[in-house]
Amino acid sequence: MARIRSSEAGTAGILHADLDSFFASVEQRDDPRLRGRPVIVGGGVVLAASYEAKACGVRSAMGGRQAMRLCPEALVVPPRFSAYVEASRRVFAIFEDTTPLVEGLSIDEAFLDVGGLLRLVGPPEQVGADLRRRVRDEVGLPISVGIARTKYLAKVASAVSKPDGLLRVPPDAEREFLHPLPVERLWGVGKVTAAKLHADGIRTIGELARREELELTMRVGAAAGRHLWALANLRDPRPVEVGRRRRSIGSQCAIGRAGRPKGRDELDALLAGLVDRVARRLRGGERIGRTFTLRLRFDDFTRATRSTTIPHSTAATASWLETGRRLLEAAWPLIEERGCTLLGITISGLVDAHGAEQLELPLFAQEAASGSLDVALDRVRSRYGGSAVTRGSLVGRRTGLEMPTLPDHVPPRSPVRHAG
DNA sequence: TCTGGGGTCCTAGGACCC
DNA sequence: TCTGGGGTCCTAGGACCC
Repeated sequence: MARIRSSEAGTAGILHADLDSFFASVEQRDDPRLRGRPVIVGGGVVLAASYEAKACGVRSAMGGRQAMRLCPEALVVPPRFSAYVEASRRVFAIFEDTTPLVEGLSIDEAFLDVGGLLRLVGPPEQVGADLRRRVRDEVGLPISVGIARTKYLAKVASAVSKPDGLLRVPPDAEREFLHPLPVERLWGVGKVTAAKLHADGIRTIGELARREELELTMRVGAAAGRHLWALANLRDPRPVEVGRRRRSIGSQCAIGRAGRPKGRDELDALLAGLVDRVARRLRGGERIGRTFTLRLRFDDFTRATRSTTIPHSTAATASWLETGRRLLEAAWPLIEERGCTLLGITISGLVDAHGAEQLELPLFAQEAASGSLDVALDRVRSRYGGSAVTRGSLVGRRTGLEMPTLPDHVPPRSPVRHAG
């Protein structure tokens, strides 16, 4: 399916919807004894905390012991992922019922382009209020909504409105809303970047906005610098994108340290389990991949990855297991020396298992015959997303086909308009 | 404070090609 | 033979997000 971009509809109202403390809210919904009380989902690590637990300072990704020290009266429940997937599915059904222009970001949040609903339903605030009421009534969960002219502002607005709130940032109030906020609120500023910015005396988004873009790119890198500077200056032209596809699928498994070294057989069995799980998911989604990455975490919690790219995309368990075993074997000296506390795999470079050939190659042949390989590549990428399809896979490595029509001279990359 | 599982995107260097 | 520029692909690592 071709991706639809909201710019094609010529709209400007973006809504960000974000379920509050999602896992914990589902637990409180399903067990009345948990309502109104501090709830922690998870064990060794906090996966989610209810607002009552957050009030004590508990945060997700926090160690379980620290969380219990902060909030001794908290009730700890194990995660029930199937319940969360089901709840998410029902909430997304309400999103889709509101507008077809939905871009899911994760299990519990999405962007909706609601600018075009003005005549049908009403202004974005009305759409947001209706959405919140439906999610509350039909799924039993609190959800926060932010509305603004851009994706980023909508996302910040929903975060500021939490818990269980709705906030619209009018176009003429964007600067006064955004600029006093700390730089940590910028999408893409984590611990490392925040420290760099602080060292330069930048603490608020407004302070960052007033710096030179070039100065920022020197400090945090070209892409990040441009990105942060644009967001801080209220520039975010990214449209809501429908039908984005996953670019990689992975699985990992933490291994207790406990001082005992892991044997080769033990790790091999673990690897086989991971490969089986990921390969099943690939086949379930009718996708195939080309690059296998082995992830290792050592006793001191440092990490390493080893990856390899195979000539032909596949979703076959046996071939991926063989690839995984080769990488694990090569990494064995490292594992013996430094211990292993996590084993993970990721398969990336995903493309559609079926349909890819039928769609891509005629398209490619047609464009190549008319003289532009890059235009063909861009067409295919706009269908399948980003760089999932490479020049190499088009030329035939993946399909085993040769391209006799490949022109001698490949013209320079020409600008491509995605949206008609 | 000892740390889960699922992802995304960017950078940098080397091999290789024209 | 030497030198240069421009580009792709692959690998490894890292930051960040939920």
